[in-house]
Amino acid sequence: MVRAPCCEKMGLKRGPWTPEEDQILISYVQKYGHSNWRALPKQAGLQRCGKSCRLRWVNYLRPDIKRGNFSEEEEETIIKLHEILGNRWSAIASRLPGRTDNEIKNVWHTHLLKRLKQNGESKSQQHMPDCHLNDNKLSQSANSTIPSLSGCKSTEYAQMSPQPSSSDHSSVTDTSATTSETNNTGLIKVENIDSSEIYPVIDEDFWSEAEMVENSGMPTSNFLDDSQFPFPSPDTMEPAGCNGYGPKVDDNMGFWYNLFIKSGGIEELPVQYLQRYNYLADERI
DNA sequence: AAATCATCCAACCGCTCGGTA
DNA sequence: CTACCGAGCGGTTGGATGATT
Repeated sequence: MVRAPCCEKMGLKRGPWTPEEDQILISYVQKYGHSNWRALPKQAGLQRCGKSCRLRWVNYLRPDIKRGNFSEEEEETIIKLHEILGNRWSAIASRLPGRTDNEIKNVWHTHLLKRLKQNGESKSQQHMPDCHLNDNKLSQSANSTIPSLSGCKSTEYAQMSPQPSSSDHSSVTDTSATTSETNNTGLIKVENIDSSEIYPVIDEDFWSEAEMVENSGMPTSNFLDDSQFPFPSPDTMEPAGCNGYGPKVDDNMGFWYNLFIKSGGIEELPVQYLQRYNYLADERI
């Protein structure tokens, strides 16, 4: 399908915005709103395309924009969310009030990535391709796969002992072979899991979401008390964007998305959830 | 002081998706 | 069902600025 250009480039200004243009745009949006970006510049008397106006408004002129440097807390949040969401900047931005996707993207590339590398902390990058839960682009492409967090295939699910031992995690079976750590709450460090040791052959009928919570060893209150988390409750989680780029809650994977958020990211994911995730992931391949 | 290099970030580009005629 | 439009997304670019030589 041949698409018309997003804007008529002839005669339209590009490049940095002047204070006068900013003022015109602000006044117009405050007065009439921005129901139609394409028509807006003409109606407002701006020699810009609608796309440019929208970008300027969303990334710079919006009244709720928080300017200035990112706090340590914000940076940590970005790092954590990036582990979970990958490069879905708008989804990350939706968790950081006052910050734009563009801003977060810039901070990530200019500061955080550098910092992680300096710390020898390439974890985020290593995880990146493996943790794009509900990545619509992936799920919609012909050769889409929901990546396995541990890299293990469904055929590799091995029997898991009720209390996984942390003593034998160093065995290497394949490229996905990793090590793991557990704590007394049933949470597991997903960083390096030897999948062949940890994942049992799953009887599909065994698992239901309720049973998973019950069997996870994780205090159920963690899933019920939203006040502990700076995120919406799973039941109210909405896609960040109408075009499907947001953390879409679809079939079972929405549950996993929310679970990852609630459990503090993949590093604190209960092993039972992880194996169930991988099981579902393989089902969708 | 001038030249060069590195960094930052606003803005642009191409693409996808939902809505609609 | 198809074609198209408009909005929004992530990736990339390029000018401005600061640091270094």
